[in-house]
Amino acid sequence: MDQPDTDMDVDEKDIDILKTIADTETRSPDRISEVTGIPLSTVNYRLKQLREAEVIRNDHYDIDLEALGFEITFVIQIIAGYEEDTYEPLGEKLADIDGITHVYFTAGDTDFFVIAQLSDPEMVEDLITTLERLDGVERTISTYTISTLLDGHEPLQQISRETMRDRLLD
Amino acid sequence: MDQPDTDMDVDEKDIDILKTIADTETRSPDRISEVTGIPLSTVNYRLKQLREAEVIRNDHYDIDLEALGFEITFVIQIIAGYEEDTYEPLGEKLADIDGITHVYFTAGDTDFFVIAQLSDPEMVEDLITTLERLDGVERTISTYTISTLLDGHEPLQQISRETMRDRLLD
DNA sequence: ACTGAAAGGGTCAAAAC
DNA sequence: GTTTTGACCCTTTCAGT
Repeated sequence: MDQPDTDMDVDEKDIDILKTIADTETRSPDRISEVTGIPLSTVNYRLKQLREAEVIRNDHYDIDLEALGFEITFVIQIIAGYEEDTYEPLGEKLADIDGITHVYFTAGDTDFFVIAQLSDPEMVEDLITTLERLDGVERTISTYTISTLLDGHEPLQQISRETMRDRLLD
Repeated sequence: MDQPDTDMDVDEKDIDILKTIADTETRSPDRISEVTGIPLSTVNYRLKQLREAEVIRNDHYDIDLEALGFEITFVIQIIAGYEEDTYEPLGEKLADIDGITHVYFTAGDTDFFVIAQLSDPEMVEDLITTLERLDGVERTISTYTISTLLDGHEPLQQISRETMRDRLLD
């Protein structure tokens, strides 16, 4: 994941705007202005800055793969072989595989945690087979997800205003 | 996660529209129409249907917590106690904790896989302490993420057009 | 499934505070 | 650095085919 060189400096107004976006699930500058009491033009001005700092990456549609028919979720742990320089390319290969939506390269016994969303048992089988055959993969542990309680699609809902203030101000 | 009663019935045009949204990272009906060659009015018509089927949940901003200052990611496995009816409420409690962005209730030795995004070591400590103290939590395994190669923010990019056709048509 | 037209908001730039 | 204004453009909706 690319990230900006330095973190954004945010203030109370930015936090208000960001929390309103997350909590009311809107992107209408008009509504944000209504809810926060910040003038519309200022909302636009701040939004522009937040976009420049890449805190807001894009305005886009929130697609629900589950509703589309990819209802099976797996958490897969991947233990890789020893070679130092196989991690990077292996991570990229993982990120390219159909159905894999998240790839975390981690410290510890497990080298990668991967999340996949699949449509049917056949697609599950295909994925596991593909993974086992990948160069550098030593072992995989696949865990079936009974239910997804929180899927990270609105991440700012998951951080309270107080935490944002405590951790981001000054 | 709520989900619609039945899956959406999609056809080639819907797949074209959805893939264009994901690949070009646009939500402009105008651009979608341009890229796919489907008349603007039809694009609008299909988009409305996709919204009604909740495949498209919302148009929203894509917020990058990392860019905001929550740069530390952990994958946390949670092993719960024995009682049957503690899972549901425990899952909900997990989803409410500050910094936790994903919660998967899983089959197997680990009961929950959780992903958290945090700002600093103090927030990490707070989270682990909170988790260990939760009723029903027997043990936690926290894994530090060295780098996030794919964060699921544009899930449809992760499914090829061929797979969509194979798995969703008929 | 597609068209055309009308209405409502969003966006951008210039300028004032 | 923030706010106002106004003009332009795109999206959305609806009645009609």
